[in-house]
Amino acid sequence: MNPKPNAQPNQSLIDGIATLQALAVSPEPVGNRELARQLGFNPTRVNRLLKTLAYLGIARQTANRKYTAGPGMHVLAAQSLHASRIMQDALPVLEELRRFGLTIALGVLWRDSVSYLFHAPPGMTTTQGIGRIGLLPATSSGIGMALLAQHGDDHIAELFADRAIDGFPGGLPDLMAAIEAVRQLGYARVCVDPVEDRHTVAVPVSNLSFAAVGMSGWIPEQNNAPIVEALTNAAHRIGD
Amino acid sequence: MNPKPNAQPNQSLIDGIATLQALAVSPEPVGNRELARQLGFNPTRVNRLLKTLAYLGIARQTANRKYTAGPGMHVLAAQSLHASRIMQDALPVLEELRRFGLTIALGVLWRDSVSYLFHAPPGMTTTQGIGRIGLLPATSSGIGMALLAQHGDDHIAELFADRAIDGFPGGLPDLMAAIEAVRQLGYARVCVDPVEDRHTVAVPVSNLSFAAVGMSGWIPEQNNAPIVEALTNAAHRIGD
DNA sequence: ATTGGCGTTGCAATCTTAGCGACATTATGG
DNA sequence: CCATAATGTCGCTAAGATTGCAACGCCAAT
Repeated sequence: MNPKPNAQPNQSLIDGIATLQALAVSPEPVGNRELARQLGFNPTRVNRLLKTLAYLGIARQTANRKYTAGPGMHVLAAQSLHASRIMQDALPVLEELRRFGLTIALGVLWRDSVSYLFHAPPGMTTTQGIGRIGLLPATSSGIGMALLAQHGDDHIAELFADRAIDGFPGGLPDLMAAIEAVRQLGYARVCVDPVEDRHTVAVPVSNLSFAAVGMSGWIPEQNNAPIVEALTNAAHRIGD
Repeated sequence: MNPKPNAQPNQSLIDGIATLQALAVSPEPVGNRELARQLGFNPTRVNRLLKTLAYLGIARQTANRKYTAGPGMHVLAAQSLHASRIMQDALPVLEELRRFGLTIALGVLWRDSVSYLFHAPPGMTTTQGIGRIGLLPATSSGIGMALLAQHGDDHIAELFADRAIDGFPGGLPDLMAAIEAVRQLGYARVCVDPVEDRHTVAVPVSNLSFAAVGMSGWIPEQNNAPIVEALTNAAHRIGD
């Protein structure tokens, strides 16, 4: 995330990739006007970007003219997965964490949401945990909070300005206080299910990287320290 | 792969994604001029596209100003992996194939090369086989031949015009004959190591999709039929 | 020193893109 | 069954983003 743009940043590429990502995280086929509303773009522009992605095979039109992932998405997945060596680096480490009998997760931050590379409750085989979950609001996820805390206050304020924030009925000030607490601790601990007393503990993989590891389940306070230590250790081994 | 472009295809997006893919499959950091030669683009253009990708975090500049995958590549991997449900669909099926004691692979075609989503020799754990191998020439790979055979002769001729073809010293006519043989059979069988008598057998996952499954190792003729049947069965189950 | 490569950028001409408006099509609701 | 509103799509022209030459500074090898 280079903060300053270059001489002539290519806006078409920026918006095109934003469109591609919005398409990828959409749980079901979407039309261009809906996607345009999500992205704040002109519908005509989104339509043309989607049609270009369709021409490349990355998008595909369904029977009712909406857009979904196309076969080219496989190619992109293969290439980006290999280029970001994250799976090869992380999977052996994640496998070891499973002995805790908790849900293990590896996720990345995208805008105000978390995409999961891996998410497996106890009992599920490791291979089944891959690419299973698409998007969750960052503010209600341990991984999301751990990653948000790495960004500056201004960036967070911009992301969540003037709207309801998932998990924080009090709005932005509440979120900011929680973020500050995460920064102090060096890890995130959030309650994901008050009735069953389930928590998530998460630590970022490396400074200013997009990824974080987390464990989720019944984690009483006295178990917190060893779990944080195991996660920190895992995060360093995944490294980068 | 929509054969006809739309009203106003966005060339910046097309070239930008080509640049992104070329960056992703590059085994080591590359500079803009080298990438430009690979892609047949203007170096200035590639430089600006790379800088835009760097601004997005997808690319990153090394100390000597070359470009590599950046942290944003993790995000792209997570999103495209989830959107293309291929891993979730394929991994359980691939896991079953491993009982044959051969190398199991799942790959996609990109231009004249194969990117592997999964590639595991016997003995390797399933999770270790994920995203391990980047690129191999399509013409020397069973999966590559199976996928190439799905394209038209003109497309293949265009890909391999006026250059040496890996695995086919005789050039294009030899390749075309081999492709035609694959089409007749409905699967690819190629010799990948003459001295150890190792072969690869591969079948496409679904018509005109980019993916194919393959098995590799010592496969004598009399074992061919059951392996082809197992692969065909697997391909249908992976489906799409 | 010199040469040739590299990444990078300024600049002006150019050609792509933006977005209105229009069209056909498809729900949705009287 | 007709309104009404929403959708996907495209032609058109002004507006402006992009192109690529040329040039710069840098580095490595000669």
